[in-house]
Amino acid sequence: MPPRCKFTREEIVRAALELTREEGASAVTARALGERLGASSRPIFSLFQSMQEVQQQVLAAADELYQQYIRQDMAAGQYPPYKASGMAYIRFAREERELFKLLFMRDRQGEPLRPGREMEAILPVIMKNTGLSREEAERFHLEMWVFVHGIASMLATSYLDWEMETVSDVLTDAYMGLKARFCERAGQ
Amino acid sequence: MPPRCKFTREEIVRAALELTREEGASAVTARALGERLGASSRPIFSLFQSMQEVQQQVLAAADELYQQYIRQDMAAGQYPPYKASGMAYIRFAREERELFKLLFMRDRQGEPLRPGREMEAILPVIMKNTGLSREEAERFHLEMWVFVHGIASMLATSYLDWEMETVSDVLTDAYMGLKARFCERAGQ
DNA sequence: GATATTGCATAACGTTTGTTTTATAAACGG
DNA sequence: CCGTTTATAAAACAAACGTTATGCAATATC
Repeated sequence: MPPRCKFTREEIVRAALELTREEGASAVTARALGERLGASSRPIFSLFQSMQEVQQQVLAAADELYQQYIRQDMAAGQYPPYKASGMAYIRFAREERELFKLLFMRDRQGEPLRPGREMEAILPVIMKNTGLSREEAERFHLEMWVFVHGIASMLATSYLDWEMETVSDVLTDAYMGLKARFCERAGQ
Repeated sequence: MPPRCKFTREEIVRAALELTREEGASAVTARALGERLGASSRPIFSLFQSMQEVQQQVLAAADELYQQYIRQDMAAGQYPPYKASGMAYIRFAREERELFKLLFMRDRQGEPLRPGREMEAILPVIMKNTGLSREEAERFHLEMWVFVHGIASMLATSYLDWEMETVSDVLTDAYMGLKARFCERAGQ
């Protein structure tokens, strides 16, 4: 029988994820990945059809890590739930620049426009906090999301360099400002 | 003496710029560029030290095109000057996705944080419009800039699909909301 | 028209990419 | 302990990359 498998799919994906974190997605070549595993590139192709399949798994693993950020900041209770989700998105961008670029700055041309995964879960919270209708709350969330993504992507590319405390203040500005604007419009 | 030069540096840069616009920066290889010029890759290297030098010129040309967007929207008078500069940035992202990515979504790690080229020119306008102090206006502009960049980068990556009219409305929301927030804080 | 000059095409260099082939070494059944 | 099986390492493969050496050919000058 064979010598025991040196690696599992999970180990290879983990190594590829680390390589991505440290040097970016473009650094994950078959040779570099093999080298990091202390092996040739051959074992990769016994467990995966192609490097593209590895990249897909890296994407999934990066998303899983992002979900951890969300869960963690939601559970911490440092901020109210809606703000916490935005702060987690930004913290992920700050601390995992390459993974953020991979997940949220890649070109989505061709992919269907997803309505923002947690939209459904978070809409009631916004409606409660602001008193807006479902439709208005949806637009409010979209505008807040744009703002949050702006900060996050600028941090990920070193376009900006803000501490999380500054981020928190700025997010409050945007939230309070937009909320007043939306409520005023809804009121009249 | 030699046969007349088939190409100038300008022609090559123009071809490289078009290639970038259509297929992205990574598509600009020496071979592809030569092919587009109806030639081999050799002439490129008689006029440029390396492909990297070509890329630098493409960057400069892209920036020049962006400046045209700014000048055009500022001169059109459809929006007040401050809004026009934001709208131009976003319109550039919509109409020249690849060039926008090249100019404004590349990693700036290592590069010094530029204070936003037109900051100096635009700050007095903001101070006049809002009555804020210089310091407050600077932060106001930064937050608006984050918002504008958020919209632009999401349009450039098809993360979002907004008409310019929607963009205009959303920008007004952000401006009015933030302005109220800042003025309120400055007032008390 | 001959000649000298020089930009360009051709072809190839050395790398690096993803992937595949080949031979080796290890594990297990007998 | 041997033979089969099989995952692995090493090397080779084809393609694509930036770049360069060589030689042709076109033009300006005489």
